Amino acid sequence: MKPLKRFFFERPTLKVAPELLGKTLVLRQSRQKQRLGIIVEVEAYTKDDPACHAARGKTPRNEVMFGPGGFSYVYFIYGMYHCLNFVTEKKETPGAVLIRALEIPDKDPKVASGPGKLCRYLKVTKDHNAIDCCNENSPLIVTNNSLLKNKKATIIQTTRIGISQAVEHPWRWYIDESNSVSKKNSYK
DNA sequence: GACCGGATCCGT
DNA sequence: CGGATCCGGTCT
Repeated sequence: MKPLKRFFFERPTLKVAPELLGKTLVLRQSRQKQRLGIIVEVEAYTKDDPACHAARGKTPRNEVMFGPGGFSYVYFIYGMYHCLNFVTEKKETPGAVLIRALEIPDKDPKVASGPGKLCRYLKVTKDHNAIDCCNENSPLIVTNNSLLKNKKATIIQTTRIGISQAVEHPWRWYIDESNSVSKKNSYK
């Protein structure tokens, strides 16, 4: 399985985010073991976006967001959860797509239906921060091989979840047919 | 060194 | 809707 290339990620965050829907996230846990999931819900966080961790400049935590696209950004939240993002835009322009839900083949549709839940299921931790996901040998990649290929996928665009600033931006997207989406509600 | 709020989840 | 639980950012 080939990872998505750097140029896919090094584009405007609002374009990259919905295009990640339906693609397959692969976490290689050892030489033999890997876990995969279909991305069914994402959120975009952009430069000049008050809800973005990079909005107030570079810090040790968000540093990777200022680097090249295609790297992972993993942070710890609420004392017990991790959240997984992919860095977007070219070097020096911060931006990221939060992966909010995965559909795991042959599993309970709810095991990875939320940003904290999917990291818990995949055992993603801060050790997975700042991985170059465009590298062939990366333990974490996104591939174009969609496991959804024969299914209908209606993409819904709506507002983001859990933030207190810039709540009006409709920068969350999900696949309406999936039972693994964390929360469905149409943007009006 | 202290304070405080958070890109969550779960049970009520 | 509240509690769990702790790190990172900010200010002193």
